[in-house]
Amino acid sequence: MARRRSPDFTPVELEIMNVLWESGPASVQDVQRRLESRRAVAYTSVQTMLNILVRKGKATRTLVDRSYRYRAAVSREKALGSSMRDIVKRMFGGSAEALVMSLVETKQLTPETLNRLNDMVAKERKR
Amino acid sequence: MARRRSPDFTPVELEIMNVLWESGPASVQDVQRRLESRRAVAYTSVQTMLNILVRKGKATRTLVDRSYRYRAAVSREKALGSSMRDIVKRMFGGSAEALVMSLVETKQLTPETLNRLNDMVAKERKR
DNA sequence: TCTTGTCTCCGAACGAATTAGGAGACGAGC
DNA sequence: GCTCGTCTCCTAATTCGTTCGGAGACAAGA
Repeated sequence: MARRRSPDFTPVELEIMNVLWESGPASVQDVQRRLESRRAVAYTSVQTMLNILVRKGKATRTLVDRSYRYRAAVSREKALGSSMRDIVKRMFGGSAEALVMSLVETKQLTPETLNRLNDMVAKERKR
Repeated sequence: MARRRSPDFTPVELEIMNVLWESGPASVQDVQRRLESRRAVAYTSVQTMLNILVRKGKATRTLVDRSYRYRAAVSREKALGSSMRDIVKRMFGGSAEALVMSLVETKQLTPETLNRLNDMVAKERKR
């Protein structure tokens, strides 16, 4: 028997979604160029991943001229929110609070920044 | 070609590590029983995963009587911290701040809780 | 027309993740 | 001694994630 597939994004899928979120509609070439600045990856590999994303409903594509333009079908906010929900559940027993504390304890989030965030949210909330 | 293996925990590995972190030294049976309350899983499957964790250095085992007792070799804090570091980098471009904002925006973390966390951290910091 | 450059589609290849079965060892109880 | 239950080790099977190569289509330029 084998594993059940994860509901959210795999590492490479996420990498590509980030390009789509940042660049808007992009051709395979566009995406490849953006990725290439970080690491080498074949044109067809990018294409395969893009098509998988389309098959999974995470992206759409439209034929323009002779090639496709791909664009994200889910918003970055929704996608990240749902991924985080999964992570919070799996790693912190559903407690987002525990997650934030973990960030502070491992020095990924300073008390100052936390304080600034708190102010920002509180202000936003007054409106 | 294939994918590079992830540095952190896979879903099932994490599930088992959680048992080890919570229960301390445990036999295969112990772990199986703890998992079984959530889902059915064969004795040998648990054993395989435990041995993989040992091979990866994430757990150790010692022979007691006629069976092995497994225990976590890395602390929960360290493991979660390192996993979160990876996630922050991959999903939020390295900004833990953006992650927290995402939690608030998707209503996984309320402003009240954030405020409480902030107070707690600030108090802790004074000492 | 022939060559070249892009694209798309199809599917091979291979590792990693996950699940589990079978064989063998060994002590306890009949 | 024989059977049973429990454990360990080894290996198969299956799916997913990821990376590409090859074939075919088609337009533009020599």
